[in-house]
Amino acid sequence: MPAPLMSKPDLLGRLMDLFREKGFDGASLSDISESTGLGKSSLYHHFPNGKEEMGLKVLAHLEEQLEAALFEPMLSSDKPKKKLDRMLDTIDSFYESGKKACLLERLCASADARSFRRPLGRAFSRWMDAVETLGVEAGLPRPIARRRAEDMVVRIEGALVVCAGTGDTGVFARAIRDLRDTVLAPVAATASAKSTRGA
Amino acid sequence: MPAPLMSKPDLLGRLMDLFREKGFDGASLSDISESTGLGKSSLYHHFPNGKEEMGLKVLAHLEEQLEAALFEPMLSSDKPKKKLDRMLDTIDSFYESGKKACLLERLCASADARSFRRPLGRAFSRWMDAVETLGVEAGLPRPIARRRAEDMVVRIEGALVVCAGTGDTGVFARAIRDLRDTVLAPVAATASAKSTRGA
DNA sequence: GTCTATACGTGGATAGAC
DNA sequence: GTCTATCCACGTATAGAC
Repeated sequence: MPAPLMSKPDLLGRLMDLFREKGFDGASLSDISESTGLGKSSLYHHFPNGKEEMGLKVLAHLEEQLEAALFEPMLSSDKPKKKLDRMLDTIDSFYESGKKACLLERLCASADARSFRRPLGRAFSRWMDAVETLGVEAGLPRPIARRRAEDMVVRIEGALVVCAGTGDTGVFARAIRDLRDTVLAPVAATASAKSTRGA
Repeated sequence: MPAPLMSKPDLLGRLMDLFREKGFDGASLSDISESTGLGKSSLYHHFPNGKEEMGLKVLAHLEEQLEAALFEPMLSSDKPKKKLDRMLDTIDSFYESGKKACLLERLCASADARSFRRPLGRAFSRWMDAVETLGVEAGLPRPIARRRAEDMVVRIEGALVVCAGTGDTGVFARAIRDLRDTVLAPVAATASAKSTRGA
């Protein structure tokens, strides 16, 4: 029996890159075979249920990375603002400043998104939970922290879509920059002083 | 020669619905044939260059709708805030409060997004231009109006992605509600009074 | 302008040797 | 655990009649 050509994490990493680049539907088994260096049969050895299982395993793999990237930094004793900055740095590098797509979005848009719905919902929730926790730690009332967390994820996903559509990665850069100032910003005392975003 | 079964605008409307529902890659010619009631050969009569041409024509059709939906309301003599509200009402109904996906996003994510890049960029730009114009009319400095317009489109696209991923259409509702208050909000005098968004 | 029938590639998936 | 060879369904696209 030949030795493995690639470790499981490496394999999942390749798959994630490919799915992000071509989309889940857009990545054919031939593409996958080529980019991993494994024959189709080998792929079915690792993922007996075929392509759908690849999607699920890659998604699970991403969830682990999310834990590491979003929750671990929060265990430090740094100030919340510092943690937020590190989180956004990680995100910025993960998406290569807007040049690479989001796996979650690609799976949402796939033909059999049904199979991915549960883990997708979990991943989005976990992500927002992490940011919400950070907001609470920074002194925000929980409902507001939740709202801000949701808004952060929304704006990152949206910026990636608009970047892809316009080719202007400045959109992503501006979104990230803005989030650094707004996510943990204290709630203004007066309701009349509306947002300064855009300045 | 048999009479046409469907007018061109109707046909394009069906195609748009289908692409939004299943994605551009996810909608096969068989799907298209079934949902339009036309045989494959008839489809090639209308779109000699095949599926790609369908995408382009549907995109052009959407651009016309954008003009009507975004620019026409602006010709009225209503206050900017009122126009913004009407614009957001239109958007809310077009996306059925977050239940339906965005054609632009589906085309961005398609395998041959390359062919759609130019018109996609144009469509996003036109959309932002309309909102920017409204902001300027409302008294915002142009750079800020531009920034707000970009943010609006980003948040709508992002909200649609997160809705699709979590199944929670509340995300879209909250985004729209928030945009009503923030897009045209006057720029706060002091830089110290940060965003109140999330309240 | 629509149809039926068909061509041809490629998609996902499997069998079985090594 | 990997390979070669192969299967079948479905994808896009075309031919030609009415």
